[in-house]
Amino acid sequence: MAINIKKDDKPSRSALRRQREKELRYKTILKAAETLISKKGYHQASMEEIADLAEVSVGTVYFYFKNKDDLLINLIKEIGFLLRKFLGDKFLEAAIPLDGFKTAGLGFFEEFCVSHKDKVSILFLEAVGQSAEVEAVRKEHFDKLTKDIIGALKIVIKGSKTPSKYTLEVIAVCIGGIYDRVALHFLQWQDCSKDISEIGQEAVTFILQGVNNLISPGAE
Amino acid sequence: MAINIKKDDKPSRSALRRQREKELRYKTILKAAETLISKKGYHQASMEEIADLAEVSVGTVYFYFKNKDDLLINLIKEIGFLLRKFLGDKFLEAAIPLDGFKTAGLGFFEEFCVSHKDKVSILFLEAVGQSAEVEAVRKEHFDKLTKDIIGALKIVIKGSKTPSKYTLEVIAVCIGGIYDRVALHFLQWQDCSKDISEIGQEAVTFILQGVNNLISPGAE
Amino acid sequence: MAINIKKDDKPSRSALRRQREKELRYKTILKAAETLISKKGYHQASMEEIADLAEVSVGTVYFYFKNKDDLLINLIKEIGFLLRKFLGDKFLEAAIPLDGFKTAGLGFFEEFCVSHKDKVSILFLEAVGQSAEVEAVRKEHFDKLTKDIIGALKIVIKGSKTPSKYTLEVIAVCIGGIYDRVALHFLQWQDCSKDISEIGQEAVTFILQGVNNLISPGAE
Amino acid sequence: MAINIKKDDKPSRSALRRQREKELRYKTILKAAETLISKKGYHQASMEEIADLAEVSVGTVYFYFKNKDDLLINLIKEIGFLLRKFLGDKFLEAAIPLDGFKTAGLGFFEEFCVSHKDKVSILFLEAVGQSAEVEAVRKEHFDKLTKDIIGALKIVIKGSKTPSKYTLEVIAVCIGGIYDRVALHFLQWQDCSKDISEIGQEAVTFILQGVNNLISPGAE
DNA sequence: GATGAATGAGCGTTCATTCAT
DNA sequence: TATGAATGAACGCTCATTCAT
Repeated sequence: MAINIKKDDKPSRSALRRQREKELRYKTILKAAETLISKKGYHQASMEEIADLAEVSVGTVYFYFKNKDDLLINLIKEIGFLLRKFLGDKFLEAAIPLDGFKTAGLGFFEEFCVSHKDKVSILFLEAVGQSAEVEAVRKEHFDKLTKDIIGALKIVIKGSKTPSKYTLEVIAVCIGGIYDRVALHFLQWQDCSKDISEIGQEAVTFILQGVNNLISPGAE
Repeated sequence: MAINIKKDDKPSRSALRRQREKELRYKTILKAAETLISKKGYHQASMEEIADLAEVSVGTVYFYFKNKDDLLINLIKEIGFLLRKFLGDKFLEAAIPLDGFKTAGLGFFEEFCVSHKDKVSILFLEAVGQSAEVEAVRKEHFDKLTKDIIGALKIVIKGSKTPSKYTLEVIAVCIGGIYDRVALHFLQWQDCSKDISEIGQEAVTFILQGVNNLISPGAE
Repeated sequence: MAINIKKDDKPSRSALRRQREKELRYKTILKAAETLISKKGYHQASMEEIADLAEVSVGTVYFYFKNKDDLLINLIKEIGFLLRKFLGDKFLEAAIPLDGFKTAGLGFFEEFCVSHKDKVSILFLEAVGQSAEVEAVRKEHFDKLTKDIIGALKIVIKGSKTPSKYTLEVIAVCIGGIYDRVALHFLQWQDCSKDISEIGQEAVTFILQGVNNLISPGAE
Repeated sequence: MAINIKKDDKPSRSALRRQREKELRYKTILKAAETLISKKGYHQASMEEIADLAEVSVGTVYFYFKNKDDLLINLIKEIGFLLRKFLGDKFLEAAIPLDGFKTAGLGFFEEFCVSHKDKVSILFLEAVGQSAEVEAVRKEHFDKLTKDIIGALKIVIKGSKTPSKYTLEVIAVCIGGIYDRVALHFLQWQDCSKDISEIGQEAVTFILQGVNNLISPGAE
């Protein structure tokens, strides 16, 4: 096989541009899928419509994604990564670790949910109950998120012992559930975005009670 | 189901028998749908399969239910009613109202989820993200549940004022989210049913911290 | 489940008629497939066209046949059965067994091929090289045909010993191959149907030399 | 392949090398197609897979071949030429013409089929029933082969008259059919390659009966 | 009331082919 | 020449729904 050998393995300008265009197209398709799926639901959004919105042909969608499930799976992974990144950054913004739960929580409700309504609706609504493969990826994401939160809890409680091997995991899962349902109830099922600050405050307060209890356990 | 009532409410024996058979058939179909949908997912369970499992023809399924969505909607309503009834009864079992949150919570995880795995999987997983109509019914159910919990909270806090109009609603929604995600994480995504008592305890503890804070607010 | 019990298990008139209609429809679809596949080829004949020609909907075709391959497989089986039946009957028409090879051969070329051009074209041309499943069924048919011919050969040679275990099988296979290619060459690739009697005579003569050799072996 | 020839046929070294590379690439692609088509079937082998196996891009395949059918057609022509060349050479190897049918036949079964299984499977199986164009080329090949055999028959019978204008053609076609089906039955549908010598012997014996009859006609 | 054959719109997916680079 | 991303027509197939019996 003939191989183009250049002095140094620096890719050519045009090769770089083509690479950029490929990545752009990948993102365009993913974005179109996000928009359409969050708007009409996974099954109601057809591959043709997604292709149309992305201004490419159906074949091109299949060039970048194995099948429709693969599209959704990549969407979940991307959104999942974004969310965990966001929460992690927010957590670290706080002066003291315990406050991290506050900044992360408020940030999630006030910023993330509000500016990424489509993404939230996909992760918590449209991607649910579609197929075993998709659900496995969702589970994977939430498992990672749970581990993140457990890590944060460990920092907060420092060396304190926890009564049971499940304590931290259950609290992390509870926090995840609260995020999920509060977002669903106040932003998807109904639009309370104008009061979202207040709502977020309340939710965070609720969460902090449970977390505080780890540090200075009160009577049950 | 609507029942045709004769002028002088004296139905004949055979009419009564037919009535009984009709209700039985209705339940058989709903049960078949529950089994199949929880096992294969909503879209993967076809009307023909459901009819087969119920040992009736497709036409008969359509005699009892308007369409497939209607089947799922009735399933959600039935499961929703059962769950709220269960939680209400459990709440009232407690000697003092505050303990109600404990008995209801433990009951949900230890009894309801374990003996109604199919129902839980439908309400929290398979019925999610299928269509606008179905989601509306799910929302309706969770709204009722939220109101139930708000009612319980009001009993517990008695006359105490709550700082914000959202306080109770947010707490109720948080509790709902915790139920949902804990059940999903520990019983559907993985099977920790042998440790469910311990897990339930931890979750209830977490919830109680938040509820207690209503009665005797601590420092945030 | 309620079961209609009649005095005797004689099916009702209307049930019988429905049964007849079902079988008729099955045959109509198969006939349409035969016509279209022999005319345009297997891949060029679409399910929609077949449905159209049979004056039913696509769904109906799929009600009677699992998939497109299944349609072709049933076609092969039907044609294969018809052919073996025809050859068997023709063989028995002869006064003495040896003549059976003549009557069967001539019958095949002069009658079967001429009046069932579509069927011959499917079995020997269009059904070839389409998929592993289809080819397996074709092989099965030809195996049966080979066995039929071996049976006929055994009758003809009576107790005479054959030099090798393969002798009869190879001769049977040769005869099958001759039928196939002569039909293809003189009736499908070009239309010599007006001279088919003469051609058939020549082919049968060729075959008979090989068969005769079994009874009274000559010098090679 | 058409070759660009310069005015004063003195191609440069590099032009020669490029020419060699072109021919090599052409053959590589054809070989890849042969391998894949014989293994998976014509429709199941995609152009992309063929390009991959040949270690070139799809575009390159289309540079050397007009379209997919053209690929198959060239394959048939190549295999067809090889086969006729092989049979012709084998025929000439025999000391006396009549023996040529024996050497050619045995050679076909024992050598050609065994060492060119892929080619045989394409010519007799995978290339059948794909499209009108392809079938026309197959017909063309078999017509040539038939003419070859008629030529051989004429040598054998020398001046003897044949009763009918079809006699020789039918016998040639019969021989072709026997080659085809015996190879299919004993080497493709099942693997009797260990007994192929014996099987070949039997087939050749069968053929020789028919051919002998031309020279010294016996009673029918 | 119950049946199940019939419908057909709609969908996901494939893949031969093209063409700008 | 060679590449491989892009195309889009075409296809097989599914399945919720209907309706004559």
